[in-house]
Formats: sequence, structure tokens, C-alpha cells
Amino acid sequence: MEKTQGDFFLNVFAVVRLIPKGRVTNYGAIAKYLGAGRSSRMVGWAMNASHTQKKKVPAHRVVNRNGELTGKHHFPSPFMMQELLEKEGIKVENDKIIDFKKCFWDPMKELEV
DNA sequence: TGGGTGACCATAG
DNA sequence: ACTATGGCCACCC
Repeated sequence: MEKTQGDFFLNVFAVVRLIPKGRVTNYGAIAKYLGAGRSSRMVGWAMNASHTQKKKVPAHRVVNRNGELTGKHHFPSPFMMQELLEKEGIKVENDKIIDFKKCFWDPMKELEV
């Protein structure tokens, strides 16, 4: 339905929306979960399209493998991402997530129990 | 149809 | 420690 874009994009959005509050994930995990392998770039690109999606996509919960807010620069306001993360209870410093391992949410692990 | 691109990740120097 | 390069795979023109 409404395949405005590749199912991949929608799939990425779906996974991102499933991210619980106070948790974060990385592009590689999503890419792997989708079976895209290391095409994590596509995931990031999909998030870029998330801006066009009507539904709200918590892109601020998606960070790179290092736990850095790489995509913050793509937000309406680069500070919004950090603000949102802190609002969810995630400590962020220097555009990096503290205790990233604790907040890390792996779709493969959590969804594929 | 083909080429360029990307909010990445991993390895090498 | 940082920089450079390759690979990856889907989307857009």
C-alpha cells in the first residue's frame, strides 16, 4: 500500500518506530535486521526520507556505531536531537551517548527472541 | 540501463 | 590517535 518508496524505507521506519523510549540503536543493526548487510548507508538515507513521512519517526533514537549523534545535523535543529534524547532519559555529552551499551537496543535481539 | 550518491562500518597506514 | 580508502546496497536522475 502506498509504496511511495522502496519497502526498505518503510521497513526502516517501522523498526525505528519500534524503538522503545529511552533506547537507541545504530544503523548497522537495522541494516542487518533488514538483511541489507552492511548497507547501513541506506538506513541513514531512509531516515533522511523519514522527514517526508507523515508519521513521526524517532530518528533521534538512531545513532551511529560509536553512539555519536551523527544525524543531528540533519534535524530541523541540531540541538533538538540531543534534547529529545535527554528527555527520554539518555545522557548525551559532546554529541555522544553515555552508557551507549546500556541504552543500545538491538532489533534482532529484542524482536527476535 | 547505467552512474552517482549517502544521517555508515571496517580495515589499513 | 587520526586520516584515508574500500565495500555495501538501495534510491534517484
